[in-house]
Amino acid sequence: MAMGWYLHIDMDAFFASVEQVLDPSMRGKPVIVGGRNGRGVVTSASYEARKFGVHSAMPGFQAKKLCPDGIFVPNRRRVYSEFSHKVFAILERYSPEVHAVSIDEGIVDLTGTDRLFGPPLKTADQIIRRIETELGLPSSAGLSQSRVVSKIAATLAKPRGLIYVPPGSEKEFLIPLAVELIPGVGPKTHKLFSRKEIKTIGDLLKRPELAARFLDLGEAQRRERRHDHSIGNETTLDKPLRDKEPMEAVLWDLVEEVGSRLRREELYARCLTLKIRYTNFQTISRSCTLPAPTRFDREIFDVVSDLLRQNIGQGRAVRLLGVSASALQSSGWQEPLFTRERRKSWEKLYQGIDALRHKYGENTIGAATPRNRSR
DNA sequence: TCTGGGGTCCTAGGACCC
DNA sequence: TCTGGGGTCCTAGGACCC
Repeated sequence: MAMGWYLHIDMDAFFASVEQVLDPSMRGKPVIVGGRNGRGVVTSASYEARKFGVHSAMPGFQAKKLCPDGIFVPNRRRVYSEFSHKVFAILERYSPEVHAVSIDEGIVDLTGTDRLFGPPLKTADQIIRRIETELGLPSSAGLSQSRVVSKIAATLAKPRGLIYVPPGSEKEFLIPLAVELIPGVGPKTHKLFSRKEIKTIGDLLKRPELAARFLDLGEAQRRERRHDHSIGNETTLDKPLRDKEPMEAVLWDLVEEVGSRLRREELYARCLTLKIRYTNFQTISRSCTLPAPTRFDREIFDVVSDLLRQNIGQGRAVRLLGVSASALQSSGWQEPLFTRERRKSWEKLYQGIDALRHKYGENTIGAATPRNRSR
């Protein structure tokens, strides 16, 4: 089996780097994106800020304490998105097979690009240079014949590095590394591993049943992403709420955001979910699958406010509300309810007929229509 | 001065169907 | 007359990622 070459590109301190590109006075300085106004967390910290111990997901006040002279800037999602597109446009010059892992990470399939661009390692080097010269953005990369290995290599290469793992040396490369480097191994799994005395990837490889689950080196049966995506908005309340009315006001805002995003993307949702986080951080979700898909604020609101009504009370204070739409599809049924319901029942009927025919033969079922049954 | 907001994927149980 | 086995859909929660 011919092995492919996978180049994993990971932008360095992406949001902070973009801010530094747009405002040269920030270059070489500790830039901290997010986490201002008291609540909220850091979403990106420049390497200058990281020297002070600031990192993403850190509460803003803590970052301020560690790095009082840091330049705190608000999140500008749209701007980062634009830069992300520019980065991917560069990647796409080198291969038709580019997979966006996230806003700042991508996999370039360099299999068979030799003839056009030369050996993969040379191409990899050229790609990160080009991102730097054309956009001013630093990035790191990992190159190998395994997606997981390339991803881990890119992480280790940071910042501004490129790690190449030659074919055949993958295990040698992985064995001494900490298990937390494996994508999908978070705090919980790490703790579980610690209890089993699994500290390095080498330790994990000695346990084939676990290794198979967390480290798919062969990638033989790589699952296709379902990509049944969802659209949602949530917000942490300025102060905890107990009463329905103020919560409904927040809910309405969220519904409007979700509704307009659905319409902008020409989508309808068949499933709606309400998310509630109480002040003790317990988080619940309540979802509802609709008889017909929708993208209309009023309909969405009616459903989620119903779910809200059923899940507040007993004086429990709520700190966060979220609304999300899933089971998305590109068209809604616009027929009136009656038609729709009747069509559904017909569909059901014919499903039954098909099944019986399959079981007992084609001619057994002619009389089984609703009309005949009702007589 | 507690812990954001956007997501994906996986699991598990129950309802329901054949 | 005590009971299988397969499948899908729905719901809820949780781990994880950036």
